[in-house]
Amino acid sequence: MKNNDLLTKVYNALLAAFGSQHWWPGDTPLEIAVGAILTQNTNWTNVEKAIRNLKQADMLDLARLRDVNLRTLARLIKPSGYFNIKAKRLKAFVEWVCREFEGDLEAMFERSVQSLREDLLSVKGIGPETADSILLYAGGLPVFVVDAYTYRICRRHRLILEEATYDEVAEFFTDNLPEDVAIYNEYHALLVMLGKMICKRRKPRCDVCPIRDVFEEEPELAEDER
DNA sequence: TGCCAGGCCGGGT
DNA sequence: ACCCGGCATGGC
Repeated sequence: MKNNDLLTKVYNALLAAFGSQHWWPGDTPLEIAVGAILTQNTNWTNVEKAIRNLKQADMLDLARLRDVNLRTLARLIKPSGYFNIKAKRLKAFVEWVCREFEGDLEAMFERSVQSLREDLLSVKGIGPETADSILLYAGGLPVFVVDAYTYRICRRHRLILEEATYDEVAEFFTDNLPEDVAIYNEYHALLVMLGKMICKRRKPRCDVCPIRDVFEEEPELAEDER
């Protein structure tokens, strides 16, 4: 089976099993960007508490985040873990937006995706997954987000090489899917849902994996096709 | 109870 | 160019 057919079947199977995920959970681009930083290696429920604190303090605002002192910010986001380092990362991002785009997030997303991504990655604390989450979910730009679940799922099903890099995994999806923001959005969310339910290190519940059939149809072809 | 979560950085080989 | 420790909370 061709990779594009395979990825489409996986997508359809996941959508049928889990339904639309309505990502990203967040009301504004800024809230989404903040959530993307706070959720680094952290359970989303913890991030929700931190975001709730920020909202209650009326701090979900670029200028206020820029002006608030580091210790206060760290205290507000404490439930999300790594609060000292994440406070610095939030600051670095917000200061960058204020400096480069005069505090206008919408203006930021007008830039061309390529150079914008590179510049985002130069901000301390913004790695590839965080950058891409911001671009896709806050900016609505056609970027595919790769995370630890995406890696595991793709490796397990031999869709990618064991040593594939982040960009190579992302390319596998963008090369074999229509360039469609809604699909990128939903696909990543569905892979995370699949990962949460199936890919727990302890017991991979392969018996209830909704994409199992897709690969069992022609197991030998999925093997060598990169 | 210990292990894990929607990473990333910096310092050491 | 890899490899690894550090960062920290809340939930099961």
